[in-house]
Amino acid sequence: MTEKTNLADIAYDLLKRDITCGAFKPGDKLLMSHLRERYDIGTGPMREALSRLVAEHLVTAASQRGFRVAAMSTEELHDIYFARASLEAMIAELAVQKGDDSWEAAVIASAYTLSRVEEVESADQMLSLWDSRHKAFHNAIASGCGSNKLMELRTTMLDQAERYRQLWLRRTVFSPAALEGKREEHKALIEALLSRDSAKVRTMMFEHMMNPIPIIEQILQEQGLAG
Amino acid sequence: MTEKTNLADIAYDLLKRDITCGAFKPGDKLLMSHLRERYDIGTGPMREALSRLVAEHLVTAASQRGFRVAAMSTEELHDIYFARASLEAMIAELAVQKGDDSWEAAVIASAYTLSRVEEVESADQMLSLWDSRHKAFHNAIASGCGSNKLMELRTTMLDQAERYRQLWLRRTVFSPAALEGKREEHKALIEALLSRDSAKVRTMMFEHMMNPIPIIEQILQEQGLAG
DNA sequence: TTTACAAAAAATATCTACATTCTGTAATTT
DNA sequence: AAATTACAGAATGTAGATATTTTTTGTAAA
Repeated sequence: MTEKTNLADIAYDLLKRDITCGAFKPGDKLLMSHLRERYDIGTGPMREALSRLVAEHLVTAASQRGFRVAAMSTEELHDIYFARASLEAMIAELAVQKGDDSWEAAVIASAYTLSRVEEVESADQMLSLWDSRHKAFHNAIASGCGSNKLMELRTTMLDQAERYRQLWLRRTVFSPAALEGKREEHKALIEALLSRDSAKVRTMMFEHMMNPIPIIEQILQEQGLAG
Repeated sequence: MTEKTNLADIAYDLLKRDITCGAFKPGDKLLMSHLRERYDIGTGPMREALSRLVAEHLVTAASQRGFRVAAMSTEELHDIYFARASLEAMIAELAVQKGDDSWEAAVIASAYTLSRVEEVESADQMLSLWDSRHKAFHNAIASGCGSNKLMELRTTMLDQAERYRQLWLRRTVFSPAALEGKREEHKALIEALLSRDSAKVRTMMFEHMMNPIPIIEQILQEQGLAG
């Protein structure tokens, strides 16, 4: 069965990836002629993709003045990370209250898979592998909350955090100390989770999500993106 | 200063209003030729508006097969209302913890304004006035949470709930008993809020938001929209 | 007659090319 | 130097071309 998508969807995916991965920098003008050439897609589908990204706050639009990559700032960093941590903490609490045996099993399985990220060819491969498994681990925890809509809200926040998270990722994955720190945090999380102490999981998850902020703030300043 | 908008924005607003107010029913095909005629707007801007509504789950899209008004169902009702209640409860808890004097004042002011909805010309005017003031009241409470992103998530959920909420609204506003019940709930909420008992506010707000579910579920079944 | 299938036609969605409108900049005038 | 005008670049919108889906029609087998 061939996946069926229209050009607008393709443009959306490509552009989103290019923005979160930094191919386009915050504040960059997204010139229609440039985008058309880069992706070989007409203005119609391109505008569709852009307006969707505007709704996600990854792009800003000014009528008759085109589109720009949304700026980054320490204010937004704090706002996004606080909201995301609050939401993720609440979802984790619910998951502990509602999650069944198969949920527990899935969490443990993904934690194990994450712990086994080693011996990879390139550094970049290591990065993307750890990242995807780390995401899968947190996803497994959240899945227990039993609410599709809460999971969607969670995805919304993840998308908005992604550009900031990418900055943090390199520093963490390539620092054995930082990585070991995360490992400890995850271990403690699972322990609390298996003991079904939902209030404890909530506060721990909140802290876990807030931890990266100072590091990201520093990187933002180093790169002159502090806003 | 004249507001500057493009046709896509206008189409978005019109279409969203027509969907939430029921001019288009759940499941209705949104034929491009029909939309173009109704709003006198070309396919380009129309598609932009539609894809934004798809992102908000008010419209569904099937590639090469056009757009439809998203279905309604009791499952979705429960999902949306649970997520919304959880979020609103968390935000209220934060607001109590963080809100300052001017926040308190704004809450009391909007509560007073809401209590004074009487003596209006038409029934429809009564409805829209109570609705907007009721929204303003809850908005005033939530505003204290101090997070733009959480407020945005809140708006997301409100938009998704809107079609279901409209069903509930008529039954509540035109029933003196139901209206009095809401008045009591709001009074109790404010009391807990002023006593700064954030945990209590959280549970009360959760209950307050979950209350309408049975009524809406019944209306859905009466109207054959149960899904 | 009914059903199943195939082919053609109509309706529809999608995309591109071009026309129009708007913005910002550079040149010109006061 | 400030204001005005003209122009180039860019965004937006429309009409029409293309591709896809759905409906209709026709044909043959059950």
